[in-house]
Amino acid sequence: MSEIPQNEPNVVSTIADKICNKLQNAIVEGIIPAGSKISEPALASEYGISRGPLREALSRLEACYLIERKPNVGARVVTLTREHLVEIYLIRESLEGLAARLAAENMSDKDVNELDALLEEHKHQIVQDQSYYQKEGDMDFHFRIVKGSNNSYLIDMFSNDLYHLIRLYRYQFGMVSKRVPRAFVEHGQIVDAIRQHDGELAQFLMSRHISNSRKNVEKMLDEHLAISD
Amino acid sequence: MSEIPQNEPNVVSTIADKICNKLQNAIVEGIIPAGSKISEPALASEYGISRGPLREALSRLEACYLIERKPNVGARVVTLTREHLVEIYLIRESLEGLAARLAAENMSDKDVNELDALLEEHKHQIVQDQSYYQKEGDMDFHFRIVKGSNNSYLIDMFSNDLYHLIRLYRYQFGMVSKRVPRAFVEHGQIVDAIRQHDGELAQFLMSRHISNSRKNVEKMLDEHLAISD
DNA sequence: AATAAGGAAATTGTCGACAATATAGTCGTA
DNA sequence: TACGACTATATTGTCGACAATTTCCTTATT
Repeated sequence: MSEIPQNEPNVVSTIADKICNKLQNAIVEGIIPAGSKISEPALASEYGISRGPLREALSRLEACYLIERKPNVGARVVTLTREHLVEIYLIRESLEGLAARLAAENMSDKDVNELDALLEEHKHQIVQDQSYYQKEGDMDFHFRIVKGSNNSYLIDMFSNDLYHLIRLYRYQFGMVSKRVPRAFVEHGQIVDAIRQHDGELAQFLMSRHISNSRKNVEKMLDEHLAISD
Repeated sequence: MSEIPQNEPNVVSTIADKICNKLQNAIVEGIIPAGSKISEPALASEYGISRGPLREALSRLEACYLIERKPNVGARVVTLTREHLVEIYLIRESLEGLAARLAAENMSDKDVNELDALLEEHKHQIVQDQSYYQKEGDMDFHFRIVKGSNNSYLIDMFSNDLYHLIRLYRYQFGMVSKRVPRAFVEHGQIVDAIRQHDGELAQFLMSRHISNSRKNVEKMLDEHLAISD
């Protein structure tokens, strides 16, 4: 339990593990397009492996909502919809709100200082490259809070399920917004609440932070859809 | 997505599916004891199947937190701890709170009436057999609310992950409490809030309902541990 | 020309065997 | 006797082949 999502290619022993990571990235980046059928023989030969470990990997991709499988028919990459994105945001509001509350109750001063250092780092990066912050930086922050909750199931659900879904939608709907400075401020507020061990406030702020983000995305999607019509 | 947990043995085509269901029940009921090592050859021959579909099933059991696997070492049934049980309850408070809110916003009058009918059913069953209500009946109610949320990820997480964990702990820690009548009243309050489409109230009541349940279980575990010392 | 039935091709599900790794046991030495 | 290295055994990971099912194409009939 409590796997850390491997940004830098971590030491993973088994072929199924490695292929699973590769496929996760391939799906997130759209190399394997959303909605497309997955052919086991084709994929296996493409990666130079047998169907055994590939199927093991597919099984995990299904568990983290990146593909859907039907018995005797096969696997398809999930399709991205506005509705599903909203659903994910709602779950994040709930789950990460809880995470923030628990983090406020559990995190040591040392942990909080590390969080602070991360924010300081982000502050500089924002000036240079907003897009970085919007992608990896934001993720780092949220993941740090979730880890701070010390709830193994929460950590697991976030890093195994939600993490990849968030990346998938960020990557493919990839819209850069003007919310970055505002989001950064909100991050600061959340850290303050955690430092004061004010669980209720941390929960409220985190929930609202993600809710704001959701509303922003919903608005942008509306506009975007309006344009393409 | 959105699998319904199969109480009555549903039509499942593939061997891996069937074996997965059997193993889920075997683990929940303790036929395969908590913490025990799982030998693939032994299990495969016991169920008269090959290791292929068995491994597929194990992969899913890992995804729903019933076993833990280490590469090149093997799988063990998870061990049940007070800490993990509390963690699960905290997540339920959060997630099912959200579910109740969404159910209040989304459920049609017809759905609410069906919920009511379920409660009416439960009212009679309580008189006859409290233990039934505590196990399956309670589960029915909570699952109905989650379905009412209309959030596919929520439905999926509940019926694939949390469902089995809840059953596991209920079965193995299996303690009958005096909370049944109180829990029934709380269920009624939640349905009322949903009927009035009062999302905030439904969320609050559901969260508190599960929180009460958690506190009750914590207390009972303390007493139980005190006895065995 | 459109639809249905039948068969051919391809894909998924399952199996048994082999390779790689970990575990258990044995022997030797301090 | 206790500890460590080495060997043997057992278990997990991977592979290729076969069986079962679906999908696609061809053909025949109305």
